[in-house]
Amino acid sequence: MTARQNQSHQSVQAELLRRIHSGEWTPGAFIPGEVELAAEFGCSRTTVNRALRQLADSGIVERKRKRGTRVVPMPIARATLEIPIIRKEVTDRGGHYTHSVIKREIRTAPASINARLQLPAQELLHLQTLHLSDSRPFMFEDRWVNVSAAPGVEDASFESISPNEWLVQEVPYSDGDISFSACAADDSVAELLEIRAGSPLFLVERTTRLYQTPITTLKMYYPEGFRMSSSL
Amino acid sequence: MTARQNQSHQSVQAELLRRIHSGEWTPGAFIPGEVELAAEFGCSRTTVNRALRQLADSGIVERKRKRGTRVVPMPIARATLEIPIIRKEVTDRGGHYTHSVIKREIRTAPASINARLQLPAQELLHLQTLHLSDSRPFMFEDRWVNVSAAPGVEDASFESISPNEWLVQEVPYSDGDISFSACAADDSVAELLEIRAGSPLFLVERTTRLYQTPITTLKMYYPEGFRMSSSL
DNA sequence: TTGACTTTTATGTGTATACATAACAGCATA
DNA sequence: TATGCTGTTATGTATACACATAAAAGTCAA
Repeated sequence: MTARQNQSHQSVQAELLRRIHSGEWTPGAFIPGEVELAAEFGCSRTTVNRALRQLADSGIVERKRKRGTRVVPMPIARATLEIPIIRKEVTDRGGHYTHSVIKREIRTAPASINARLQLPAQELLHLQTLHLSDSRPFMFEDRWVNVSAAPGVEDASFESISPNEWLVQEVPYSDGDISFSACAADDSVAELLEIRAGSPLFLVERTTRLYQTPITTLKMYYPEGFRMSSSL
Repeated sequence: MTARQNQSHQSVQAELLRRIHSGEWTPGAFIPGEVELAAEFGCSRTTVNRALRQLADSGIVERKRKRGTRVVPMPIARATLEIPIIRKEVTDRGGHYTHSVIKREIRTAPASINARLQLPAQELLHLQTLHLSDSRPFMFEDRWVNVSAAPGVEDASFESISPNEWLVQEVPYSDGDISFSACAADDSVAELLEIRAGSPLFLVERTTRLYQTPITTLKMYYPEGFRMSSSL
């Protein structure tokens, strides 16, 4: 109970983490209140509060008013994936990035796409883009764009800048969802990616919105060998 | 420039976000300093600071001392994946969870495993577990455990509790890394998962450590159809 | 022009204080 | 017994203030 001075929220957080990792505070156990910890560490409650808040943000502890703070009973690992624009993904891996738009048409979208965008049946811009690293296929992108939510997209030239990057720069989004899975390459995708039909693909599906308004939904097909990494 | 009173950091953050999304502040542009914003919003600098800090944490803005705060020039989407223990993954999807340990032996690990664990060649515990949902294969897990870092693992019975869950409960970890990719099922995995050899699999590779000490590394093979979802 | 200083500035962080609010416990009343 | 009204308590948040610190900009002498 040695009261130290000038504890930073970082050192407090580190000590709290140590106690959790050492098993001193086990999953499910309630930990002392902010006031008590502040007294023990010889710092203000504000500092302890910030440390605990950050631990709660990262899912290590749970906090509830009046109840107190406890170590999360059944730990759920969280991995934060950073998903840059494709060009950056390629150049970060040391490749030379190019792209080519395979298909660009305005047509009535299939029901599955309207469902993904939560839109009534209507005309959407359908774009298919092949992204290349050092002239070799890197990823195939199949995208549908809600034209009315992306003004200018019909007139945009996607020669020097890919649809991916154009949208990121021109049409900000506020939220969306993303999912990852594996699938087999069908004939057309296999041909574009220059792999055998049936080969495993890493599939990323993504839909973005700007305050309720659906903007775009897309599937990105990465050939075998592609990895998405993160730390825990 | 109407100075409002009692702005919460949340409302300040919402307004800052609105300006970014509306294009009022474009990617790469510097935004006013904390003092100026505090004056505009009629709140203290502390409140603006917190709002900006949270935006920085979520990757919306970049902050540097003296330089100021600016909207991230090339936005990087971040997806936070929550990775629960397998049993929860199965029950959350409405399945009845069971598991069966296929292999359990102590042997000298292959070089690739030692490399993943950053350990010199030594004896490790090799565990293979099949996880089932409603008696049908859900995921196959191939795991190596650093016995000296997981006391008691040699004596643990993995009948009622899977190695996955045993380790999570008994051996806390402080950090690790995880990667996601797609691969084709080889003969033995295909047989266990009751799918055709060559079928696409969703592969999660994970290594955990406790303060530098490697604990375990594993590969988890999910058959086609499995999805990992998150919001942006 | 260069390099070693000082100043300025915006963010980073800690403290003391105050009040808000959710949730629980206990008591009182119908 | 059910219901409503207290407190009480722990976290949540806003404020004013102070000082730390990184980095840019300016100053000045060799």
